[in-house]
Amino acid sequence: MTPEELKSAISAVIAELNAAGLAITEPDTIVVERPKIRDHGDWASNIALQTAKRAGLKPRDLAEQIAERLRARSGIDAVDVAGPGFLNITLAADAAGRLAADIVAAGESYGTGDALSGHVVNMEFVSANPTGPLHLGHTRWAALGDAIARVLRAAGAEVASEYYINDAGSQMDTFANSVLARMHGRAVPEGGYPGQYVADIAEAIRAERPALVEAPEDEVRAEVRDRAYALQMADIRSTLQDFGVHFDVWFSEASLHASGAIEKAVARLREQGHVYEDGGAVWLRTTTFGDDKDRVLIRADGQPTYFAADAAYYLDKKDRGFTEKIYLLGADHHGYIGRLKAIAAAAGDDPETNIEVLIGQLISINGAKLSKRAGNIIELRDLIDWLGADAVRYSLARTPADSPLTLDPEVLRSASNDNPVYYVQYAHARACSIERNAVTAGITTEAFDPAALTDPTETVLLAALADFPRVVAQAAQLREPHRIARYLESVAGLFHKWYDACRVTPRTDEEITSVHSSRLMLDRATATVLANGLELLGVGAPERM
RNA sequence: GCCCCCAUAGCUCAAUGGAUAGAGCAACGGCCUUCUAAUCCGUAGGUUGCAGGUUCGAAUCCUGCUGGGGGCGCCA
Repeated sequence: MTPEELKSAISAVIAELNAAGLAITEPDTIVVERPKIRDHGDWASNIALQTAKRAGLKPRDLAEQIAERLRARSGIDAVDVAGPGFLNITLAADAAGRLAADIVAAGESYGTGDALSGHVVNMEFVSANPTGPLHLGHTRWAALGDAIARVLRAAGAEVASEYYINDAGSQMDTFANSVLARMHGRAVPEGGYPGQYVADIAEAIRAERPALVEAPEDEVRAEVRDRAYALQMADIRSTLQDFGVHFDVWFSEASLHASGAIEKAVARLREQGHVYEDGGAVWLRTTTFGDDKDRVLIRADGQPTYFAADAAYYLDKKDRGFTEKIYLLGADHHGYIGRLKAIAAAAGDDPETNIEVLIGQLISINGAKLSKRAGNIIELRDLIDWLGADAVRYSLARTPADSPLTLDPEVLRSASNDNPVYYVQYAHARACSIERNAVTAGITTEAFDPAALTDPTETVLLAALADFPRVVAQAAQLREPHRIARYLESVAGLFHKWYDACRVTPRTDEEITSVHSSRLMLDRATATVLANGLELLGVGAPERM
C-alpha cells in the first residue's frame, strides 16, 4: 500500500464517520509521514489532532474511531493511537520484503520520479570570472549546483545547466594589464591580479609567442588579453571536469554585446514602460518591483552596465523556453535578488515562479574568509589533487546552502573517517563484497522469498530503502540535495547494523536456503540505493575499498 | 542607517509545525579463529542565544532584543 492509497483510505473513513453523524472537516491534504521512531509503525497521521477541535471531539477519542474503521481495511495490519492522538499504522507484513526485488529490478531508475515533470529549468551556477582559477569559494556552488541539477532531473524536470562567462567589462583589461606586467617582469599594477597564476599565464604566453614581449604593449594588449582569457577558461573547464561538474551551456557575456542583444533587451524593456532617462543615463525602474533603488542600464558614456547584460541574458533564457530560471549565488550577491526579480517582472514574467534565486552562505576556513583578492587562496584544483573530488563534493553537498560552513583544513587534510563520505562509500563497497562472496558460494536470488526477511534490522532497512523516492522528490522540490546525503548516511548505518546481525553467505557447514537468497536480494537493493544516491551527488560508488 | 543570512552537545553539523531534538568527531568502556573492524555495541554529553506571542503542539512561524557573517557603485 502506497502513502497515496493510505491517504484515500483515511479520507474514505472520514466520509464514513460523517455519514454516521460526525462533523469532521477534511483538510485539503491529509498528512501521512514516516514516524521518526520505528516502533511507531510504518506510517503515522496527525489527522485526528488537526480535526478534533472543530468536530467538537477530544483528539484521542476521534483517533480511536478512525483507527477502528481503518483496521477493517485490507492491506493494513494494525492501527494504534498514541500520544496526544497520532495514528500509528502498520502495513501488511510481506509487502515490505517484496520491495527488495522491486528495487533490484528497477536498478538505476529506482528513486527517479515525476514530481517535477513538465518543469523546464535553467540552472546557472559558478559563473566565476575568467580572470583567475576556481577557488574554495566557488567550490561549494559547483558541488551544490551540479547536485541540484542532477536531483531535479531525477524528479522528472528538464534541466539545462549554464555557466555565464563574464568575459566583457573592465576586469578583462585589468587582467590583461596584470599579465602584461608579468611578461615584462614588473609587479602587477595597483588593483590588478596578484596571484602566482598570473605569472604562470604570462610565462606560458611568452613561451608560445615570444614576439609579444618585444612589441609595444599597447599594440599587443588585446591579443594578450584574448590569449590569457583562453588559457584561464581552459583551466576552469578542465578543473570542473575533473570535479565531475558538467555544464550544458557556456554562455559568453561578450556574445550579448556583440550580437546587439543588449540594445534589443533595453528596447523590449522600454516597450514595457519600465525604462527612463536621467542624468544622461538609461535606467530601469526596478523599484516598481520591490528593488530598493532603480538601476542603470546604459551609462552616461553610452556603455551598457553589467546589469544590462544580465537583463539581456535573462531575456535570452526566457526566449529559449525555460519556465524556471534558477540562480545560485553567494551571500555576497544577495543584493542582486531584488534587481534580478525586477528584470523578470519587467520582462512580463512572474517573479514568484519564473525566477528563483538561491543564496548560499560563504565558506570560511580556519577563520579566514576566502576572496579572490586575498593572497592566500585555496584553489579547487589543489583541493581535488589533495583530497579527491569525491570527498570534497560530498562534504559540500551534505550541508544546506544557507548555513555558514567552516571547514577545518586539518580535518580535510587528514581525509580520515571524520569524513562521512567514507562511511557511505564503504557501505557500498561492503555490499559489493558480500555479493561477490555470495555468488562464489553459489547463491542466487531465484529463491527470493519476501517473507524470509524477518530480522528487525531487515525490517528497518527495508523501510528506509522504501523512502528513497520520497527523499529524492523532496530534495528536488526544496532544492536541498543535502537531504540525500543525510539519507544515505542513515541507510549506510542501517546496512552496517544488518551486516552485523545477518549473514548472507552461509557458513561452511550450513545449507543454502531461501533466507540466503533473500538476503542477497536485500544486499543488492541496498547497493542500488547507495549507488543511485551517490550518483545524484556526483560522488563515486566504489566496488572495492 | 537600511537589507539578507545565521545562532542547536566540547567541535563540525542535522531535524515537512509533531511524539523522548539527532549524527559524526573528540572522551570513556566493550566485540575480530565466521561474508571488509573504514564496521558494530555501550556510557557520557542540551534551558535549541534571550524575552514575549500565535496553537492541540514551536528548534522550526510572528515581534523585539543580544551576538556573528554578508551586502547596500553610472565596478564587474
